[in-house]
Amino acid sequence: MTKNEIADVLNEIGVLLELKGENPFKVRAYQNGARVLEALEEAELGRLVDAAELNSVKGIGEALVQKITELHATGRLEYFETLKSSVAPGLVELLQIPGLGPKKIKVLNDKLGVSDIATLVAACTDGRVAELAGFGAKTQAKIIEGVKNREAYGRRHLWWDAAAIAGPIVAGLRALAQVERAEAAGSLRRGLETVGDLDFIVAAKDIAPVMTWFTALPGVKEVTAQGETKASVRFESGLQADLRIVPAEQFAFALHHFTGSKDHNVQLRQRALSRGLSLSEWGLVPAEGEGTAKEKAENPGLRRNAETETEIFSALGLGFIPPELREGVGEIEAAERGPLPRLVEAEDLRGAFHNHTTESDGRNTLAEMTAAAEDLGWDYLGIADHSKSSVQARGLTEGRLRAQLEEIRALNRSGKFKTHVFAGTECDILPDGQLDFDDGLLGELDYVVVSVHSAFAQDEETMTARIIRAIEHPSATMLGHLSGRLLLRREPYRVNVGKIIDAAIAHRVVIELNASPWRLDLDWRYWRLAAERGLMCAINPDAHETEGLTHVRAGINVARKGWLTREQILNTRTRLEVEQWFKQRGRSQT
DNA sequence: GCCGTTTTCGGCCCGACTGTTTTCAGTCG
Repeated sequence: MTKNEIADVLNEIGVLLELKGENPFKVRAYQNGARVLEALEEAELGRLVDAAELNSVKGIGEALVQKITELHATGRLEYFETLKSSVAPGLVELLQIPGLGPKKIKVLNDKLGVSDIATLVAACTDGRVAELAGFGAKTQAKIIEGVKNREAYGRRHLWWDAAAIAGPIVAGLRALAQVERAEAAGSLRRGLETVGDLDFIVAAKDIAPVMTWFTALPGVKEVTAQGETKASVRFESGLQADLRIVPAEQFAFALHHFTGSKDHNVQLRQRALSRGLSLSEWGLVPAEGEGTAKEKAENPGLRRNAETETEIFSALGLGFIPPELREGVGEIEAAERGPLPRLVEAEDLRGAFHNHTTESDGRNTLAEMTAAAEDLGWDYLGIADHSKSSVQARGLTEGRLRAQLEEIRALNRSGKFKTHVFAGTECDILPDGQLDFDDGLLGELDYVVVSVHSAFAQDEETMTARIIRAIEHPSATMLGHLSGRLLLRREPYRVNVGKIIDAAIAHRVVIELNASPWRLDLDWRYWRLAAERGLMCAINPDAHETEGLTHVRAGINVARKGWLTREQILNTRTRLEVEQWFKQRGRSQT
């Protein structure tokens, strides 16, 4: 079994244990183990298992070593099978319903024999749920509503879409007279590829008008919670948004807390405790003594003041950790060892390579795309339209590609734009790994992006060998959207990412970080280790219209999540440096 | 189940809000 498959099993064990009412810390130990595993490299897992050194990994103890080893070797785990058969399979799904957690589900199962959504709905309709101790009419009604809307409520949203909704809300909050500071927090601020709900943190003295403004936002379907410091609303789309209002002196703490991630917070609080301090959304206070953290935070004599998150980290002996890195995967240890790398920033980009025009399936012409790139201040723009096998995308034939090449050269000579246009192609990797154009034509181009657009159903071995063959082609400059995933819509195809990365490094082929908000592929979780081993990245918007060029913003987010620096990204380099990079792969430059 | 310059047992991050209660358990983040 691969590490991700093993991690899935560990996560599933955690869910099942939760439903059985097991010790929550045991549940967390399994979830933690799964996350630690995901952060390892595939080969590293194999080495640790073979050398019997798994227990040296923090978070993996004796019991998990045994289970991971068994799964790695046999693909099966007796403990898991037994556990699974002891829990009704339909119960897992009930966890998605808002208001239902493991404890309530256990009561429903024990007292009413509820075993899945259907029996749950029946029990609610009969009014049996409302009669249970600890339940009531409101809970019953909420369950019915939750079942009805579970698809909309449970759905995640693309970062890009969530950011478009959050932006005006932050601006609106800041414009209120009572508001001193306002920020979006949560996974949106961390730049995660998909976002579950929106979090807004506000510093304000007068709370009521801010609450009123927020709960009356256009599109609000219901107010799901409203208290002294917090309000939650649900939009028509199913998206939920939370607002937290705090005094100005607690703003930095609240912003940090609600930015998360949960794992990051847990680790940072543990670090605080080891220094005799207690960290919460209210402040940083001595762990010793009477009273809750909140009470202590309200005492100026006890509270450490922090205007900014930088001061919070500093009080714990750490440099600033950018929100994108706060996933609890080693950022605190790295910040402890010394300054973190300077992550790539949007301003570092000087262009991008994978973009389309009306010649294939784009919606803007070469001149329009170039003008848009010039407006963005880019030094260069790469055009890589589809190749002939991508018929559905009006892929270019050899003749049309040669004509486009001439058009691009002519445009550059004309001096009409300050932005230089590189002539490339997004050349299909055919099912057997051959490229869609012959070597002669490919050699005339500035660069070649190779991508898979067909035969997605191939098995892992075939797909991996197919892509590696394309990488080995002397004309290949970079690999497009490695996994083929479409976020929330299509799973990646089966492919051994580790082997592809190895081949790309060996042949000095760039792997693209496709910045389309639907792709963000190759996934940020691979980049830190891959780039450390020498893999070069290109952040490419895969733009099909002028507006699409701005998608590089989403790519920057996930590049930062992958710990990437400017030096590891080809399109931060000057035009001259890029030309040199292209030439080393044997293509001519006219 | 994991972990240890308070260590091999007894902790494990911490608080807001709701609904059901009349002091709190469960859920959520």
